[in-house]
Amino acid sequence: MSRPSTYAYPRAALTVDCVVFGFDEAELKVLLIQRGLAPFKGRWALPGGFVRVDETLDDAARRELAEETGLTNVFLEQLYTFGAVKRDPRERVVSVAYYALVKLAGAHTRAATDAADARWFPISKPPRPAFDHAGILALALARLRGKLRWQPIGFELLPEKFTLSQLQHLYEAVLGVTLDKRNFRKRVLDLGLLVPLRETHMAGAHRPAQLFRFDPEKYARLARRGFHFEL
Amino acid sequence: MSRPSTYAYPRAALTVDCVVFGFDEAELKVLLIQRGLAPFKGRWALPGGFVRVDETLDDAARRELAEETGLTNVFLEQLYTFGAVKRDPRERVVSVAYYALVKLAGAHTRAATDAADARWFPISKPPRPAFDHAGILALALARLRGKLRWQPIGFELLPEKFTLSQLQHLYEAVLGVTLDKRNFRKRVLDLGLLVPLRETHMAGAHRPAQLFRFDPEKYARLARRGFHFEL
DNA sequence: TCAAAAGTGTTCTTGATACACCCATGC
DNA sequence: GCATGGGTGTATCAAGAACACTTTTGA
Repeated sequence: MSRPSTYAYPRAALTVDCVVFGFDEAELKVLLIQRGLAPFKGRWALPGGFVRVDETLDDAARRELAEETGLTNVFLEQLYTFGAVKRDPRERVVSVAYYALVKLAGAHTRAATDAADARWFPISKPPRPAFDHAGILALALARLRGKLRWQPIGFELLPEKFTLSQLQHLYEAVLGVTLDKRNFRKRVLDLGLLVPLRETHMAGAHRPAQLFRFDPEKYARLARRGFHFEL
Repeated sequence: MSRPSTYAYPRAALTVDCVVFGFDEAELKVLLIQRGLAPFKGRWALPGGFVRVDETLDDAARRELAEETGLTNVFLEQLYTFGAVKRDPRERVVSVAYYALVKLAGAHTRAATDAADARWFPISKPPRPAFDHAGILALALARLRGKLRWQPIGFELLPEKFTLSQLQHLYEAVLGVTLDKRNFRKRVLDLGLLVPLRETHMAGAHRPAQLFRFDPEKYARLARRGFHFEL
């Protein structure tokens, strides 16, 4: 802000990159796209691209996500901005990283524009990605793990209607722990943020499970009054 | 990352801005500089400036901090990147915001370069700042409050040697609460991260207080083994 | 001797943990 | 009728909260 007349200086290019997480009832996954162009042609990378001069960073992230993967209406939050000088071999590129959470059930992704392919990888063994994207991925995972227990973001990875077991498996998979069923259910329900539905989830040869939905309005109201979520 | 040959597109300018916090034994303060040039000439703003094409974002933040306030060797952490299209009236400027914590006792700041003045303001009533800096300041304060209890960053705001009362007052001032002396001291000491010194702090007509220092190496060792700080 | 901050333990309350059996369904 | 996951309550333990008086110093 202090050198208002230095516009002739060379400028860094500005990009956004998105770490897209999904959960398939068993494990956490990341969406990567295969690069169709050099550098790192053929390697897997985070979806992302250049920020246009007339769009916000959030807009750029959503646009690139839609263009490269077909995903829209997802939870999206800024993560960190990466500015190492040589992180892109071509020239100076500063990248604002985002992470996204998508409801994997029924989210059909597609490869688009200059991506050769788009694919979900288990978070436990992703391919070695292009650029510094391994570091971005690691940071996003740490952020997700750190936030999951204090913010109601896990619901963004589940379908609208879900069972308590699904929710528990999500927490177990993301945090890498095993949880006691009774204690987990008690804590979750005591929050008062899950609405039991009239429907049940029939799946396989066993007792059908009660379905719930998360009540975001109630959470917003409580949060405004100083309530803080914890699981 | 996906449109590697679009370098002819117009580019946003990239800046860093720093929210510098200090604690003067009574209240939390922010360091602002008075702008010497348009736009917002004469208004108070966060120290910061343009990122050079051959320096990292962290380097740029430290450089601008040194140039504009004379501060070096401070705790500095990236906060958030602000990219609203019209946040600077001149042209598109994306700013990577940082927050810094300085040991105010004995930190002598100076106004420098194109800043007309640099001054500490109480966090409770800062002047209305230039650009979108009020929003940046608010976010930095929220981050500081959010992190103080879970990360040992409060010590960055105190002198090397401090008393438990000073530490308690810091927590009370930043978090806006009052704490029980005995419980606070018990919790702090039970962490095992404070080293009692042989010296005491003589100040005024009362019993002298034991001085402590924080042991960052011990914290680092414990943190690596999964220990997590909480106060 | 007074004022002002430093220092110190115990009780009570609350929330977290551990734990085992019956239920409803499909095959 | 058996295999599979769904659903439920209590007793124990540990951590956090509340609380009041003595000590040391300078003036």
